[in-house]
Order: sequence, then C-alpha cells, then structure tokens
Amino acid sequence: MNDFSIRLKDQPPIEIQAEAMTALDALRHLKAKAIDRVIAVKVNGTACDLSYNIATQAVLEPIYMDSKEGLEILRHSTSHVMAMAVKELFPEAKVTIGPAIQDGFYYDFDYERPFKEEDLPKIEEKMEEIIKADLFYVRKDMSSQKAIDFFKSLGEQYKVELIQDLGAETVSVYTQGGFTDLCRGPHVPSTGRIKAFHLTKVAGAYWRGDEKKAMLSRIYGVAFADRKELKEHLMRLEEAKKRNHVKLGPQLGLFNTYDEIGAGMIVWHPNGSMLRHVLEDFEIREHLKRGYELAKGPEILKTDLWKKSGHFENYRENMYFTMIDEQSYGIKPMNCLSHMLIYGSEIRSYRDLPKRYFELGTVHRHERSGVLHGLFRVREFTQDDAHIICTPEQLNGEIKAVLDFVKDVMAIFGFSYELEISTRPAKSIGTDEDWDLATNALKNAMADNNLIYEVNEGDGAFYGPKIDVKLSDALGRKWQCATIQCDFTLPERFDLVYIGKDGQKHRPVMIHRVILGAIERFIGVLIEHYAGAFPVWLAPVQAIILTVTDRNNEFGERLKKTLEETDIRVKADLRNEKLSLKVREAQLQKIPYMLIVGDRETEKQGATPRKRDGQNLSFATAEEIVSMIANECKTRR
RNA sequence: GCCACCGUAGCUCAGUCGGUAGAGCACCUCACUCGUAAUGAGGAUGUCUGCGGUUCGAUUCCGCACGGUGGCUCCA
Repeated sequence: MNDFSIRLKDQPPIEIQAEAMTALDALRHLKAKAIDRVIAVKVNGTACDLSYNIATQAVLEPIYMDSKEGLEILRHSTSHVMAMAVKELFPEAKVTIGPAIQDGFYYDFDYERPFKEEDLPKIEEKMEEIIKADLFYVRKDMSSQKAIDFFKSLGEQYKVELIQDLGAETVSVYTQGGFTDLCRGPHVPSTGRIKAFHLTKVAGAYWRGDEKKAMLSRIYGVAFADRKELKEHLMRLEEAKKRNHVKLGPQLGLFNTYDEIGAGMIVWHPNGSMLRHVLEDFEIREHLKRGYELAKGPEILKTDLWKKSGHFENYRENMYFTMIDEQSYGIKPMNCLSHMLIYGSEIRSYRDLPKRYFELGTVHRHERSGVLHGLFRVREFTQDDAHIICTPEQLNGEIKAVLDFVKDVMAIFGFSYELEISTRPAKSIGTDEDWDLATNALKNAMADNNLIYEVNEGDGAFYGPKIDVKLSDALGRKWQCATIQCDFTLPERFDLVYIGKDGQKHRPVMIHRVILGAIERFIGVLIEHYAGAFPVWLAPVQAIILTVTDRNNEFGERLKKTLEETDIRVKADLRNEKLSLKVREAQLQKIPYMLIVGDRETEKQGATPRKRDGQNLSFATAEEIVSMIANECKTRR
C-alpha cells in the first residue's frame, strides 16, 4: 500500500491509499464532471492515457474530446485506425508517420503503387469496422533495441529508422487489435470513441520531407468530436470555395490565365488593372510619406552583374537567361541590382543616409510547375520592393520603421498576420559574424516592437536572414507577403561605401523589404478576404448607373460624365432591359453603389442609390453622391 | 520537379460500355419602355485541350505534351 494525494487542478487534494490507480479511476474518485466526454488526462501537466497508473502525488486535469488538445488526440488516434485499416487491406504497405494536423490527420505509407481516391471508400469502410469493434489502445514501454527488433521482424524499416534516430533508451508503442505502432501517445481509450471522420484526399509526400528520399503515399482525413461538427466543417469548406480568387477573379473581370500564354502568367483584365492601379497609387503615396524615393531599373541585366551579386551562383535555377548581341543577359528575379548601382553612382556621405529606393518592380522567377497556383504562385509578378541602405547604427531604427509600416498597411485592409524569422540556409554567402549581426538586428527590432514571432531555422535568403509576414487565404493556408531581409553581403560585393564623420570610407548595410509582397499574391488574398466585395476605395467600379427606361439614358450619361469628372469610377448600364435584371447583374459584379435613374430622378436631376448590401437610400443629387463616395474612400471602409 | 485527380460551347455541367455531341445561362435578332436579384419568342455556337498510337472508325482506349486543382519540395 502506498499513501499519496490526488487532486483536480483548482480543487483541494484527496488522500489516497492504494498500490496505484488508473487516471480514469482517479478522475471518478475526484468526481470530475462529464466523465464520459473525457478522453485523456493531464497528470502533473503532461498529457497521459486514461489507463495511466498513478502511484504518487498527482494534479489531474481532464482532457475533453471537444477541447483543442482533445481533438488533437482524437485525430491522432484516428490516424492509427487508418493505418491499421490500410495494413489490413494492403498488408505489403509500410507504415511511416501519421500525425494530427489542423482539422484532421494524415498517414504516409510506402506501397508498391500510390493510393488513389478510389481506394478511400474501402479504407473508410474498414475503419468503420475497427471503430465498431471498439478496440482498446494498449500502451507498452520497451527498450529501443527491443522495439527495433520488433519492427524489423515486421519489415517496418521506416519505424526502425525513426527509433534509431530518436536515440532514446526506451520508446512506447500502442497496440489496438492486431496493429502495433510506434507512438508517444496519448490516445483515446478505445477505437469506439471515434465518432466522426472522413478521408479527404491522397497526395504524394517525400519521406522526411526530403525530395531526394522516397516518395510516399499520403492519405489525409478530417476528424471531429461528433458528426455535427464534421458536417459544419465540410460546410465551411464549401463556403470558402465561394471566396476562391481563382474563381472570383475571372467572374469579376479582374484577371485570367491563358493556356496559349503560358503557366504562371497572369493577364489583367480592365477591372483587375484598375484595382492594381489603385493599390499601386496607394503604395507610392504611402512610401513617399515615409521618406522613400522612386527608382526603376530594367527587366534584363547582363549575366556578369548577376555573377557579381551571387545570384548566378545561388539563384540560377530560378532565373531566365537570353542572349543579346552575343552577350548573356539575365531577366531579373529581384530588383536590388539597379538600386545598388544607383547608390554607387555618387559619393555618399553619412549625412545622406539612409537612402530608401522604392520600385514597383516586375520580376520573373522560374517556379517549378507543380507549385503554381492562381495568383498565389506565379512566374511573373510585381513586388512593392525597396532597398534601404544605411549605417549599421541606423539598422535597428529602419527595421522598426518597416515593421510599423507593415502594421499600418495591414490595419487598413483589416488583415491579421503572423511573423516569422528565418535564419541562415545551407546555400548562402557571407561570414558567420555578419549573419549573426543581421539576425540579431531583426530579433532586436521585433523585441523593441513587442512582437511575437516564430523562428524558422535555415530558411533565410541566400544573402541574409529575414522577417516574413504571413497572411491566410480562404482555406486557412498561409502565404508570405511582406518580408524584411538584412544584407551585409551585397554592399560588400558592390563595394558600396559612405564617408563617415571621420572622413573615412565605411560600409553601409542594406535592407531588402516588401510590404504587400507581390501585388499578384496580395490581390489574391484581398479577393478572398473581401469575397470579391471590395470596399469603395478599392473597388474597380465604384458605382453603376442603372436607367429604368431609355427615356432616362440621356440624363444617365450626363450623370456619368459628372461623376467621372470628380474621379469616381463609374459605369452606366443603358441597355434596354428591365431594372431588376440590371440590379441583379450589378449585384453579381459586387459593385458598391447602384444609382437608379428613372423618370423621377431625371426630373429632379439625381439618382436613387442602392447599396451592395441591398439597402436603398433616398434620392440624392450628383454632389451628394460624390461626397458620399468620397467620404467612404477617405475612411477606407 | 514528384504523387493523385481533372480538361466537352464564353460559363456551369450532361453524354457517348468506340459509330464525329446536348441542356441551362451568356451571345445575336425581334417584340415589350418596363422602378430594385433573371420579360418573351426565335437564332447561331464546338478541330469534345493538343499530338501520336491501337482500330474499318477515337471525344470515348493507350502513350506523350500542354493547362488546371489538391498535396510534397520550393518560395513573394
């Protein structure tokens, strides 16, 4: 017998006399509420199975099925059921890894052929059988050597590799029915606890994320605490599809792609070109306000210059080259080189710094065909790019200013975002000291602005570390937009200098930065964010005049001219059609204001506005309409 | 680039177990002059993504290419 105390978190302890007791019994003893919805438990802060044996003092915290942690456990357990089902249906398949992810789980298998969509129903059926059998998840700890021998005997070489790489004394395995998997746990008590899952898709995935290693076959699924939540999740996905910019873009006359032009190349139709113009105009104003100067370099530059900068060595696979008069030229994948030459064209004093060159620079990058996607990944795009060349002392302040710039701009669009710092990659140039200096400069600026960020080791640009700003699309996928990159190397390679107070030459540092990132990608995110219904200040068409009969067309055209003169982006629908049809079409185009002009309005020389949300306003004169729209633009809502 | 799926009229989609295709909307014509999400009638519309192969015959089967979607890897 053994004396110890157990208690629920935030409850007084209870003394226990027993050899040991399972966590589940302990929870019952402590009268934890809704015990049937508890699927695991935290014992002294560590997540454990309900079958975990408690033999010392313990603080318990039940984990409920529908909590964040509970769902993660449930999803992980579901992935084990899937692995078991796959092994039963395809005994030759080798298991690898199968974690829980956002909304669900996946499991990677190595099989003689990749799995196909049509395999999924069979696997689901088998999973239902396993769930119905309500098999217990039984945990067993064993020495790594024993586990290696065990998985070797099964021919599961991937598991053997995993255990060997773990390098731990002991590992744990979980068995349900005849299926045993290496796993840290915890799990739900038995397979019967899985109530709602669905296998969604198959995909290829490299073993350990390394494209030089074997291509495995991945099966994705989603799992929820109950059927209702699963259904809601699938509904949400349907809703998200309606925001898809790849669909909305062509529908709203924003852009299109053409097979005959090529993959990853966007053609901007009039509405999209107008939207770009508005954004770019906004950007130029915001940059001028913050002490940037405009610059503009050519699209193609001599290959020798790309060799000097290190792009040829480090970025060649992503570049396009061409010959002109027997000279090799590279089409620019980045805008920095011209800016470097601009800086170097004059003697610079410390008094001139920082120099901030801004360019809406169009770049071409050879992205691999499989990664192209709508506006999010293209081969030609325009960056709102700037290069800040400053003294090392100014670096911190400049980075902070850029972070503020990002904050201001994202607030205007109503975006929330995540920050990430990326450090030195394997393929890179420069000294370790410079990399440390640059990385610390970024970290310090983040700390000074009280920003929370994640660190992404080895993911920096080849010339320096960076801060990335990530926005989400309708499906919750993250896309890098703004980025701030420190660079000590290019100033060195281009021998950029400034004359210091001491009359000596000194080396400046450089920041590469974008705020929106790529205009294309940013517009893609914008479309999904607003579901195509842009606020008035951005809307390519802000108002459309809808005449009731062709008696009203003459005044309709006059009104259009009047509005155009005040820079309102206005169209007129003068077709001989019913008003309701014109309203419907304007509504589908998500135009913010419809201006109805019938006999009454013609007589009174104005229009009756109808807003995109269906709200009808009362009669307004041209001047009233102008000030209404202008005000809305000013507040950018 | 790799894995899976997909590609029929401008759009959304049907169809052909191999015998050269169809609907709705859009488009054009005519009538209606109309008040807030589809007026009616008539008409035209396709190298069934492309190129090869199998076949008497391919939009359908096979291969390759091009393009797209979802992942992996990569990246703004």
